[in-house]
Amino acid sequence: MKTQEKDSRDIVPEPTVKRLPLYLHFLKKAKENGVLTISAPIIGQELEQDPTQVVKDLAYTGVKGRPRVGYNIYELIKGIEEFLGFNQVYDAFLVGAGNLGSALINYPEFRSFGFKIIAAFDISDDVVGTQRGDVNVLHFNVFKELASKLKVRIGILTTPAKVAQEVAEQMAKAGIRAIWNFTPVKLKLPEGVIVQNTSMYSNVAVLVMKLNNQLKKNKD
Amino acid sequence: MKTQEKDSRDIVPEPTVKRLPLYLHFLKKAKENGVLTISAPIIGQELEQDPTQVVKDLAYTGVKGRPRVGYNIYELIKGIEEFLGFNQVYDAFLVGAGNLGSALINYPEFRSFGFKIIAAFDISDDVVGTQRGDVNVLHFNVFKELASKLKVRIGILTTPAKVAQEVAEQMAKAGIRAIWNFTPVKLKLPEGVIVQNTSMYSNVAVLVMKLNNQLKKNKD
DNA sequence: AATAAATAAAGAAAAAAATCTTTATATTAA
DNA sequence: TTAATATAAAGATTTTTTTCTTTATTTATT
Repeated sequence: MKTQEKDSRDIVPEPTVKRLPLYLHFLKKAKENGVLTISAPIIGQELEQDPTQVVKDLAYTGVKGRPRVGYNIYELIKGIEEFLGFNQVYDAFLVGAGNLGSALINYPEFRSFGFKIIAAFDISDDVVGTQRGDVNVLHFNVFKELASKLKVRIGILTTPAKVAQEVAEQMAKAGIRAIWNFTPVKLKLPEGVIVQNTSMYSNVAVLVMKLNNQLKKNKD
Repeated sequence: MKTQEKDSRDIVPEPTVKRLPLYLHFLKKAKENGVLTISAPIIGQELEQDPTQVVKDLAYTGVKGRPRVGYNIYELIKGIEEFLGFNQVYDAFLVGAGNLGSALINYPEFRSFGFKIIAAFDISDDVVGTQRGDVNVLHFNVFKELASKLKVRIGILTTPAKVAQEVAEQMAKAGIRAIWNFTPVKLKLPEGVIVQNTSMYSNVAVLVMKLNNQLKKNKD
């Protein structure tokens, strides 16, 4: 089970990919404060990561640091951004313009993270035709046409769970190659369609579990 | 580095805790469809998990299955919910009633996941005094008073990154023991305060990286 | 009643990731 | 110029997690 896609280009550990944006955020903040060079131990200290872990993660980007000096912060930021593919920007369509969808549309920072939401879709008359910032909410029945015309490759799924599978299939048919899935549904799609799940519930579970454990611990 | 809190009660792997809510969602759906018993291989097949992995995860809850029959679906749902602590419900305060905050307030399903948002806080005159569903948006300057009076232990942080650290400190001072942090900021808080980070950006990074890899792969 | 088949449960092995250790290099200061 | 020091880089070890294997139990079938 579990197809892990062992490819020469896919050898970078997922935990590393997840940590790099955190470094990036911290580095940008440091740059704003006038920092010119920064060492792995400092980054590790600030973000509570093992310094050797930081070194290993940064090594994947190909950026070289210098002993006793650290990394040039400009090079490092540029290196991480290029490595993660954040220098080019994909257009994305979002389906499900409820609260969560609206929240994501209003994350303008996504543009610096490799993609930009250029339109939203829904089926409810209440929201179709409205705007979220400068993003229009269109009816889902024009999704396919627009997606193929504009060659959109990323879809964001923020619909109710009940229609998630159906919508995802439509997305795939319309040429969407990567779906960011915010529903708790395990999507079944043709091979080749990338699905990235962001389950609020998994995070809740970890939080509640930890809290329970701690409160129990304090009791005795 | 990395304090993993080795405690007799904390030996359940985090990946397991994250998978259990996914099983739970699937099981509830199956129950609605009239399923009475279900086997680990079936769950695994549906959710694309290794069947032995499913067995191991479910074993943590203490629920027993029977060979050739599987698990009683009622017992299993109840067992997972109790194990994750979803049977009792914590009150939670949310700070930052923007789009993302509003989206979370409108997730009524959270109640079946162990907590309930009972009030939201902000500092902007535009939102203070308004409502989100049946949740009032109050001014943050009454947070501390209310949190201690109502003994609220969970805080949800959906503010802009710039004020995240400051707000989190105030939360901790008000007696909040667990913070669900949606900002990209690495919070620095007194020991004992649990922080659960949900970084949109990490997920974006994984998605964009996979898409890049695949598009590259298809080119040659 | 006996046998076959399916599957939960427990244990072993493998894989992945994090951590630790060592080495090499560059910078600063004497 | 040399020595001391900080740190990047590479390698080894440990830990964690997943996957594989075996065993035992239970139900269905003959």
